[in-house]
Amino acid sequence: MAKWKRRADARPDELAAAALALCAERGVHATRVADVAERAGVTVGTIYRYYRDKDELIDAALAHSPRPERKLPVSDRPGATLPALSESLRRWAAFLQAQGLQPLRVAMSDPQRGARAPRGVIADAMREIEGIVQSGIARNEIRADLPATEVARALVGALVLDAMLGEDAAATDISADVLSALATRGLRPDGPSWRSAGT
Amino acid sequence: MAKWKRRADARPDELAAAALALCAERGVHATRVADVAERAGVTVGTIYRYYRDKDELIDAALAHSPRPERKLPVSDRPGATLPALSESLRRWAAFLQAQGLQPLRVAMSDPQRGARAPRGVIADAMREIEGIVQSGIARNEIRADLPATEVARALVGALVLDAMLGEDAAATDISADVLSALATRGLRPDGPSWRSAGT
DNA sequence: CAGTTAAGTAAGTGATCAGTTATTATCTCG
DNA sequence: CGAGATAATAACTGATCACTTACTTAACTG
Repeated sequence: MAKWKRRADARPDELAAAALALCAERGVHATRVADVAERAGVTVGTIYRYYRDKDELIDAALAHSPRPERKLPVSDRPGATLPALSESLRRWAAFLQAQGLQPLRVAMSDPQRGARAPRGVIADAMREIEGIVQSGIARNEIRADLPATEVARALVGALVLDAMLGEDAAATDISADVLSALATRGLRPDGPSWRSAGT
Repeated sequence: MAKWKRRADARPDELAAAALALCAERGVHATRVADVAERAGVTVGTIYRYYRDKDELIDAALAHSPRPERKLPVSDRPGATLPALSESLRRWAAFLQAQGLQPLRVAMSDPQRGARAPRGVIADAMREIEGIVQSGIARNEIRADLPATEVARALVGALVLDAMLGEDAAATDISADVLSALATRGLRPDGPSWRSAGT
């Protein structure tokens, strides 16, 4: 029975995944290359067969970090904008809660890299939300006097902090609901309750 | 003329401040004790006269991190809630932009510490906003069906991400305006514009 | 203004860790 | 099946860095 296996094709991704997980939880500098190796069931030397140095390994980890499955397109039916926004918020909240923050955590644990690294997930989320808001404005289902970019940034910011502080998944779910109610109807006391009116 | 000065009372804070600034910008682990010493115009040994080890220095830096000047109390006049909320958001935005994120950056650069460290600024901001929302609910100026805690978290989240990605101060100012408009009136197209109706 | 206290310095020191090297074990293919 | 070729290992190495130690110098005090 073999002591170890040659798996030249599978290794790189496994190593990157191990690095991502460890760095997200301990920070880049507190993560030893040997730790990554151990988690991947391998020794240090192996890592250096696939990556020039630790830096390149981390870059790969960030590059291969998970992206959410693609968004549903916004329906053309009148009145579809706000429900679509809610749905999008809920999906992003779930994704961030589950795993989406890993690359962000890694980037924040090493500001030098964070500066040169792309904002990945956050940028994706903001793009999607901004798109929905803009289409809503075009169809007169969202007030036109707020800049879509800022709105998207605010909403995504809320999602991100929520996931960061995030306790359990249930709490995140509620937050997403509250956030979409907040966004669609604001804080003013008039108007229907957020529970009664639509997903 | 003296080569150096004895300043036993001023040193500890200076050292903590230097550590905070450097760690916020480079991350805790990328910041060398010697760097902190140099920025404080001192040599390494001096640091160890005041702090047992690097860890204690960083803890002190976090503990001494700046807090905003105290909030104005919310007026009792009817209709004062929403303007107070706007004002609060704008103040926190400005503070976070200027310096308030330093401790957060430090904490995020070292997740081990971040876990045991208090959330400081963020908690403060959330407490204040939540208080305003609750008093608004009590006076029927804010809809009662949204949990104040979640609302506060969402708003603060937006502020924080904004400051994190934050370009210049002007942008932050706009964001705070947009956020408060979003919060008070929501995205629905009816109702007055955010520019025309009250600070 | 000595003489003592303590703040500061400068030059180590040992441990840790990224990256290497020499070697061994597993595949691949004629 | 056996002979490269190469994936993986185990043991090293040199640099870096947190922390120390021995000494220097500024300030206080009777």
